[in-house]
Amino acid sequence: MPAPKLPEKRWSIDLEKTIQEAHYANGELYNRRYAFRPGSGKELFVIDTPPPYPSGTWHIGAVAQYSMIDVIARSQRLLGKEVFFPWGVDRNGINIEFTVEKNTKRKMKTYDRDEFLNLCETTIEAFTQAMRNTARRVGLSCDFDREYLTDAPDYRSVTQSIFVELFKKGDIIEDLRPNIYDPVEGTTIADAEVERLPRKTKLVDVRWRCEDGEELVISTTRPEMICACGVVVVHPEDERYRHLVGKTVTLPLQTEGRSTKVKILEHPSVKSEFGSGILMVCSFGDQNDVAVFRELGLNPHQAIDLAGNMTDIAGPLSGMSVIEARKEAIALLEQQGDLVNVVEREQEVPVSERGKNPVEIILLKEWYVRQTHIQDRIRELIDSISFHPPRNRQFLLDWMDNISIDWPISRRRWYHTEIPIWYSEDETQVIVPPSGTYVQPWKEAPPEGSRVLDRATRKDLGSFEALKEDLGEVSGEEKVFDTWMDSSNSNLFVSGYLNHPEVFERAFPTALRPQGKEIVRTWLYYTLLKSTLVLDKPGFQHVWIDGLGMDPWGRKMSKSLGNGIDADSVLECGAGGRTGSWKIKGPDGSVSLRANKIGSECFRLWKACDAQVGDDFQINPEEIEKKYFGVLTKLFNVARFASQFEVPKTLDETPEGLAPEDRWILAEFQRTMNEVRLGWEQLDIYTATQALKTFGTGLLPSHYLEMVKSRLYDDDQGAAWTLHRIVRDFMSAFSPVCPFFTHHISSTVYGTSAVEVDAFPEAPLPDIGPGTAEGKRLCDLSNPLQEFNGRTWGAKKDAGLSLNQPIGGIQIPEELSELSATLTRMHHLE
RNA sequence: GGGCUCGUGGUCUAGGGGUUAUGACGUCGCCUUCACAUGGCGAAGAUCGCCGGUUCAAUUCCGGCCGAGCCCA
Repeated sequence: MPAPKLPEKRWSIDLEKTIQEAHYANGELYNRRYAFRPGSGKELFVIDTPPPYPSGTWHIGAVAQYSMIDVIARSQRLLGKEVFFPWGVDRNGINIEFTVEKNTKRKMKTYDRDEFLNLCETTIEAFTQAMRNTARRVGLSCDFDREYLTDAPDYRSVTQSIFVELFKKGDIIEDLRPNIYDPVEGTTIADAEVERLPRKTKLVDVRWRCEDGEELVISTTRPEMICACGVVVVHPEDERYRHLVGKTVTLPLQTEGRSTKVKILEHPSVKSEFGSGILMVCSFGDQNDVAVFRELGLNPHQAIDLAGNMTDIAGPLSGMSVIEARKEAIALLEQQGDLVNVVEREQEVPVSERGKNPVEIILLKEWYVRQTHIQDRIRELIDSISFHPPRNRQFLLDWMDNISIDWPISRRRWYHTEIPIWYSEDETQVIVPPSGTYVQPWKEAPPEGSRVLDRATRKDLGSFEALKEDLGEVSGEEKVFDTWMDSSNSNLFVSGYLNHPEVFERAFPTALRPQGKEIVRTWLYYTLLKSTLVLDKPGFQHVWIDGLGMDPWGRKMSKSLGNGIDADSVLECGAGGRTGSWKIKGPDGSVSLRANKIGSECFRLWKACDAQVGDDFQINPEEIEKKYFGVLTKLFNVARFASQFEVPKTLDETPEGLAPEDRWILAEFQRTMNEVRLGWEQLDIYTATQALKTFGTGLLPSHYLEMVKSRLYDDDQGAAWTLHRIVRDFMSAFSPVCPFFTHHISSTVYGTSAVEVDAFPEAPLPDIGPGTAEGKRLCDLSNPLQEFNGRTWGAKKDAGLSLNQPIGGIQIPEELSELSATLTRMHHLE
């Protein structure tokens, strides 16, 4: 008997690391396996991978999700598709600006803009490298040579070109609208950057007078905003104030350049139990004010300027800071005798996340993508997209139901894509660059090929070169885009939009958008919005939405909770004798978790068969190891056992005269493989992996192997052929989940790598395939067979016999009569 | 506070209007068994979150509540 071709006694993390390093070291071989070759003639399958944002560590939940995207990429290759699995890195945004500010203890706007951008780029590059390493450690088969960075000119030029196109079409507009603004940092900020802090504030009751002399009391924490009051409202069901509705009241403080009277109306947003139950609505004290102004169609007043000071309309308060103005307003009201009462109270004040500065809502001229007019069309288009799991489509539809305003896309930050536009001296004309050019208007003049448009009508007036003289001094836009403006064309970019039109034609709608459910309302929605506005097409064929990685108790992992688990330590756990240990905070104090070996193969196997896509999943390294490392060991040993028998030369030709047990296991195998193929086709990782695991750790080793052992030792060709055919094809079908594991086994035993297989293995015996009567009959033997084997093993145990000792008095059931010869030999029945 | 999703043995999970509710891990008992003790065999363990409704029948469908999560206020 020859020695096993697999010399290692078991699968190990060190073996995994060696194989993995070799896998990535040979660039030519790597590209032959995984690079995108649009000219191959195969059907294209482009994946719009989520470009991770480098911030130091990569969240283990995101890495787990990413490894499943890799499973999809590899399974589609296995099904014969030409897969583009791009590797992109999202590097634009406020995070890296904050990191640089923190590292250098200097605020962005104290820097020269170019100098600051260079600092950001250097800093993010270091983080990016760490991410590239983790990507390889978890086994991603991305086309790393085509790495794209969202802060690189080729990516940013696509964002800018789309902006110009949509601007020309009228889908992007400029407007003066309320925005959240941090007066200390001097920038608009996103909703996501606002947090609430409890502060002590004074709630003052102020006396107002109606035209007819009736007095009423309004409670407010912001008396300085009286000058921006547009309307006074009461709740429609508040009996106390019904008679006031329709009357006019006079502002209790002096103002400048506006009417001193406002109407009293009703509005359901009023909290009747708060203060007096009458509300003054100012532009803009808070988000509710914004909503009421919009609903009632009122004209806002600008009470606060960009420096955070009161404007002229504040009359005696103008020029003061908001805080000073508030004190002065209270003093003035007291002098007038209109201050009825003052109470100190705790209030949640919205502040900017970083500076903890109270934010103001002020009117600013910003850029917007129009979206409310196109919702119905987006809905129509997304009808044709398959969602995985289907129920997660609802996240998107629900979000779309809530959309009532346009998308503000301009920011007063720096490390983002610039808004590509210049203004003529009189501001009536604008200059936009030609498609495909990346521009930085804050420091550059319009490039050759730029066009001049009328700012209001967007009519093309001619080329910049021709009209240059008439434009006066041209000034470049200083603002930049919201980062979602970049992220929302990732699918267009990876599918070849603008850069590779011949690929784009075949690749769009992009085959797959895989992502987490927490960014459905941003990344997914904005992408679909863009696809609709730019191309009037659905952005994707499939959208695959996974849940979030949670801690072992089902809580979100966060720095503040202290329950984070580092992805690299899980993947490296076991390598070079490293033991994984994690001290994390559980609900009842600190908990220590330990694992001796995990690595990429075990980690991927766990994620593939422990949770259905779309559900949140708990990450417990101890459990990952306990539940799944044994599966790898089992499968490895099956292959190792098989590898001691010579591989038949004609593995692809089914021999004649297979024994009944060979036909039985092949029928079961074909049934399994059919389920696996369907799973891969339907992006159903869970079902495919479960089917493989169940077969590979159950029927195959425990029953078939035991039945044919003696035949194998006797050099039976049919048994050897059956076992090798199954092991080889099993490794191919399993390679998407555990690429290095299956690569090692298949290339060692069969001389061909499972990761290079580009057609799903064919069934060796179609006449006993799933759906055939004979196939069903053979599979129906499995239950009685397992029962019989179990019973016989049990009987030996009860009789105190070892398994290779003979036993008498055991009857083989009638239904298993065709297997009686092999069962008699297997159990040594007398 | 609002919308949505989820809630199955200690843990994770399958399933689905109808005979004893799937599997895995863990636990317990037994077994060195010649590929694998990182193994094998067996046992215990679930009123399918709670309360109502529809139905001949509900864990499965509907409503409410409670709990968890996401997103938004």
